Amino acid sequence: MNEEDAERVDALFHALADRTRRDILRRVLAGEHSVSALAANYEMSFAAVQKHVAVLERAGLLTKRRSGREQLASGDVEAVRSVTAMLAGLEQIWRGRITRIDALLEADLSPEE
Amino acid sequence: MNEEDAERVDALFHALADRTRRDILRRVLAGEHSVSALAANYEMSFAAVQKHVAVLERAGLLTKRRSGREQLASGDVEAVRSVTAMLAGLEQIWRGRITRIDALLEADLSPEE
DNA sequence: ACAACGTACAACTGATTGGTTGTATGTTGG
DNA sequence: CCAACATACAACCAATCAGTTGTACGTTGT
Repeated sequence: MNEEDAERVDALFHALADRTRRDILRRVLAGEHSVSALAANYEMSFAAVQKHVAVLERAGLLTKRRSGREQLASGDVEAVRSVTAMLAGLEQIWRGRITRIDALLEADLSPEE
Repeated sequence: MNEEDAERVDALFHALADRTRRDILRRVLAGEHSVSALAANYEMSFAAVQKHVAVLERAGLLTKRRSGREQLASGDVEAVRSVTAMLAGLEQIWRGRITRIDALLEADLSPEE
């Protein structure tokens, strides 16, 4: 894993580590929403929501397209999948550990061959 | 999703949003390691690594057990899976969007029924 | 017994975060 | 044309973060 990849993964997990951003992501995965339409759902200021959208965008979890004076945000499911893939990698490492433990137990129970 | 759940998920993603912590998690998923054995792999101070381990522990991604003067850390794959499950939920929401779009296209192509 | 080891924790620092308000710029409807 | 709308961005603030050093305390091997 090189430096760039690590930074990208940092950004992905960081973006997901905030409940407001996760909620925004839910909405934009379900369909396009303008930034102000998203902002209407939260107590905080418009600017705060706009920043959250920007964090998600920098992480690649959503993209924006202009439509007149609105900016429509849309979730990118591929980015979500890349996170899932990374976690699957971790799980695979764990599986290797279990396999090693099983092998040890096996060797213990039948020490000769 | 209630407050507690949200906090737990916050902690999980936050813990994963640091490359040193992800590397530590990789190692402890592969097998038990003492905190100082882990610390030996990084340039930073022992205390810094100890803090990273504590963050992972608070998030539930690893557990420690004492063995003499050492503290052995072990990765918890169930916590990793809970993150995967949460991402699968997001992907499911996205799938619903596609289904809706398909339905619209369908209705468009065959407007009577 | 005691020096070295493994760990925990407090206090400090600089950087980053999540939030605010205010200002500027482009867009649209009447 | 112009008022209202949608967005962007800068400056600021309090809180948190990732790192440091220093101190304290239990454990172990000789």
